[in-house]
Amino acid sequence: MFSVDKILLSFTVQIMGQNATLKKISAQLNLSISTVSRALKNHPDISENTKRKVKELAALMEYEPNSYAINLRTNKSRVLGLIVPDISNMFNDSFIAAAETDARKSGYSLMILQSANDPQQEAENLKLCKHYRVDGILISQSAGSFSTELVNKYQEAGIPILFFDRVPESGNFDTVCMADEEAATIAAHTIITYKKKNVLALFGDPELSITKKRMEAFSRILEKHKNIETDIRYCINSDEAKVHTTSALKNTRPDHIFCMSDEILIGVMKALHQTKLRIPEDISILAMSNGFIPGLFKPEISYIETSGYELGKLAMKRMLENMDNKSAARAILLPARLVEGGSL
Amino acid sequence: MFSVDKILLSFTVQIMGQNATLKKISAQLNLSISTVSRALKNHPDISENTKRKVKELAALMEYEPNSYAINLRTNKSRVLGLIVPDISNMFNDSFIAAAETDARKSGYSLMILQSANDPQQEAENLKLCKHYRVDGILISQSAGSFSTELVNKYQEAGIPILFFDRVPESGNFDTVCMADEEAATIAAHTIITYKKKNVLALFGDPELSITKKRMEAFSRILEKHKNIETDIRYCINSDEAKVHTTSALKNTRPDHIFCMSDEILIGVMKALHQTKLRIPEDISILAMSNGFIPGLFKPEISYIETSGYELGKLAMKRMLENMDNKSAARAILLPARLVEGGSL
DNA sequence: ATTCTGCCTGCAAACATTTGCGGAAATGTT
DNA sequence: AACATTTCCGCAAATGTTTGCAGGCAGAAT
Repeated sequence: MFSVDKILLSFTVQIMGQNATLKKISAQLNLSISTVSRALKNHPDISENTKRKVKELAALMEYEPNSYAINLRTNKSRVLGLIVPDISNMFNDSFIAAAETDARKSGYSLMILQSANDPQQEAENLKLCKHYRVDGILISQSAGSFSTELVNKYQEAGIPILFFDRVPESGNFDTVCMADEEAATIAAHTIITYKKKNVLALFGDPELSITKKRMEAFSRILEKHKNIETDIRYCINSDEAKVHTTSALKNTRPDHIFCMSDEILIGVMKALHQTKLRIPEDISILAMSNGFIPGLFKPEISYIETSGYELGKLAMKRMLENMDNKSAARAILLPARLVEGGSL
Repeated sequence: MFSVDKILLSFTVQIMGQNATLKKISAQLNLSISTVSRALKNHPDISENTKRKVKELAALMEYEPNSYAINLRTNKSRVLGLIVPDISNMFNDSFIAAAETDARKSGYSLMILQSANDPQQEAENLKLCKHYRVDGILISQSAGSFSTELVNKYQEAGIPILFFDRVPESGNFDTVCMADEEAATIAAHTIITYKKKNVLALFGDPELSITKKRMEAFSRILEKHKNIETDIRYCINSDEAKVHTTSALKNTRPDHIFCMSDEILIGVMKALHQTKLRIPEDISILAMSNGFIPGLFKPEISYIETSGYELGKLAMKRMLENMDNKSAARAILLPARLVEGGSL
């Protein structure tokens, strides 16, 4: 009789195709939906015998709970939204990689949205997150972002939101980012230590708080040293950095170039490649980076480490904590350190 | 009376907090849920007057349809799963960036999962996609993947699945990848054209079909030229490429190095940086790449273009087509071309 | 024989939405 | 005035799951 059962079952299973539900299982076994549900959840009310039968059939039918239904009931999705200006960026991609790895360990998945450095699209992305009803949002702002009001509203609505890397300048938000002041301070002191006299300092988009923080800390130190000439310029991309470098090399003839980011470093190196200048004999370089790009050059470029990977881990840890019990907003900093290549 | 209404409304809205539903709207207006639903959808059965009232209140309450409920009803989520061995990879991140951009244009979002080059985790990721009930899956296989059976099952269950870049060697699947044979053939012919005599050719993980395809086409051409010495080696990462290069430079003294990927190119360049060899005078280089890494060196490295960005666009286009009306499995190739830097 | 346990199971509501069907009221037609 | 038509709206079922409550039934205790 048992074998007949099995044959019948497998037959019916084939008929039913791929989408097992509690209802279908219950129909097969002449049980109610609730009993099947409880059986699968090892509820003490259900006899061992029933549990066994239910579980067997469920396995046979490859039953999988319908997440849509569960989401609807629980009002949760176990999905986190991740908003970045751009995915294909040395920093962001390692951040995402780390975040995804740690999210999955806690049973969360990542929904990724790019803002293309467009404030409009950033706002749309936030709305998309709301629409998908994600359980939390990690966001790195675009330059010119105006979405802090939206963020405020969503936070009040109970969606945990965490800013990383590119964080708002003001407001009571949870943030995780590099210790920008510290990093810039280290950079400035390094330049002083190496007795540089004529520094070209290239920073990123001046609208970003990350740029402001780094620039202010950097120049605060160097201003005190009157014997050091400092030329600060802003470049919103690699090409601008290259142009600025080329023009500076013609005019002020710096003996050192500081690059706030990988992107800028790349532009600088492309400009230097068009000259005969030797590093570090004729000109020295210091960057802020996760270390990947600096390692490609000869000599390897010295850099202040800003690890997207580490930041990703830190941010996800904080986010997951916040999901459980929401604590007060906090600004977390990832300490910086100097990694010496051969460019100083 | 109207203003009183409004005041009452705004008061109640505040009470109700952030989660407007059809039911709550209908309660406010003494209408049925169905009427409200239809009003918001401009159903002709509903009077203009009612529609106006409903829409006003919905806007006021910031009503947003509950996607969980809609997913449950429609059995769709407008989310696509994207499985890659690793996100932080020059190729994959530009692929993802392009795919995300084009997906959003069609109203889809991307759920990203990393397999960490672990077949086990790749299988888990597929199951996760099933669990989340994504509308489609884009996947780049890990080395040693065993999940084609799973893919088969899911496809039969009606989930469109598309392989990209790292595709299975056999089976009736939808694939989008580089024209690997063509690219490798171009590489081989280029080497012949430049009259190289002693070639070190470095390939990636020999378990991957992408490696096999490239290697076979490459050596098929070069085998015909008896006067060209070809040393083929496999390296699963940058460091191995560096080691192989260093050892080859000591022994066989190649006059050319071919690199199957960016990762390998990086290892090669690190090895070369430790020598006095000049490019291209002492040794020439040819790589396969999207062009970003080759552009960082001096001279810029010549490469056969493999654009993650283009591939992402192509793959998403194919996937979206497939969502509408499933056509027969097809293998799509992205044509290759040589981009000359100064390393030949 | 009756009541009391404890064990097992099912009913029904809830989550939010969509939609076929039917019904009431208002308007138009003869 | 009787009937047909149009306009507007609500009921209820369906999607799949979870869970408080209640009920049936067995055996045990009185």
